Amino acid sequence: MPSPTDDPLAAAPVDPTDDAARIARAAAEIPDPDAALRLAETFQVLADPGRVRIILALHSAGELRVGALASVTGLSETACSHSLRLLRSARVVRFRKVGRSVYYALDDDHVRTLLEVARDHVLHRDPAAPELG
Amino acid sequence: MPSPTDDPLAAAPVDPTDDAARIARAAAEIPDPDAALRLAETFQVLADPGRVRIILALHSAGELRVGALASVTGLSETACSHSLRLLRSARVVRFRKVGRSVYYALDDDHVRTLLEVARDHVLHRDPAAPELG
DNA sequence: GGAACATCTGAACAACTATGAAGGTATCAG
DNA sequence: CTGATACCTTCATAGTTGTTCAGATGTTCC
Repeated sequence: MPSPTDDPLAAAPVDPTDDAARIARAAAEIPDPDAALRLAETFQVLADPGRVRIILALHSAGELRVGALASVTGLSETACSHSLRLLRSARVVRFRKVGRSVYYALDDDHVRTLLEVARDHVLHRDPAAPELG
Repeated sequence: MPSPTDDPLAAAPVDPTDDAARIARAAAEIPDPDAALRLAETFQVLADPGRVRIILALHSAGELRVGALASVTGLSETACSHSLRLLRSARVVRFRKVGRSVYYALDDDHVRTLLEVARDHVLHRDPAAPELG
């Protein structure tokens, strides 16, 4: 983890009584639009129940064929294929071909962490929510 | 962190040579559709460059008025207001009214963590990417 | 070779999302 | 009270997204 001074994502104390200072601080530290776009795109990939189910299935199984993924997640094979292409281009999953089958697996531990933290957020914001798994 | 046996989000070793066992495991452990939906909704909130910029600005400033948020993020005040309503209903931000101003601030440390992990993912998947902040 | 299988691709379409315009509410200054 | 300020809401719309259908690709078996 980088030090707070060179890492805009690290928290730092701010005097809550001085408006102008906070505005200046935020204006100086906010990343360029392109960086915000890339972060948003990362979340966009995970912003679909089908893709979340695919990721969770791969997380449990370690590796699955497209057909198996479809039956486990309840998605059609075509929908699975489209989603997997997106996950592939986002470097969330990797694949290997075996005969006419294609085995997919998670390619990034960050995604597992994102799901765990998101689950904690859901539980925090709605403690009465049904089991998340 | 819960133990692997009662936490589907925790990794566990699987014999990569047995297809049927992995399918059964995934089918048993995958959360119900509603849980996947809630997770996806959480990511959807963060899947917009404007909202990411709002969150990053609040992260740097600690607390900002709507007008200040608009100028810092480059969004219109209307767009800001729309986004803030969404962030509010997702319990990502909280607000307090002071006279005719409304001060917004982050309300959940999970969101900071999500942004940090997403940044790491972006850097991992594209090491040549421009500075993220 | 041909048939069956597993997956991918492209186009069409419905559903959703973000944004801006216009108008509304509440607060403060004079 | 009047006007200005700060923010919110409703509505309409252009753009995006996920799904399905039809067909294409590549593989295995006979």
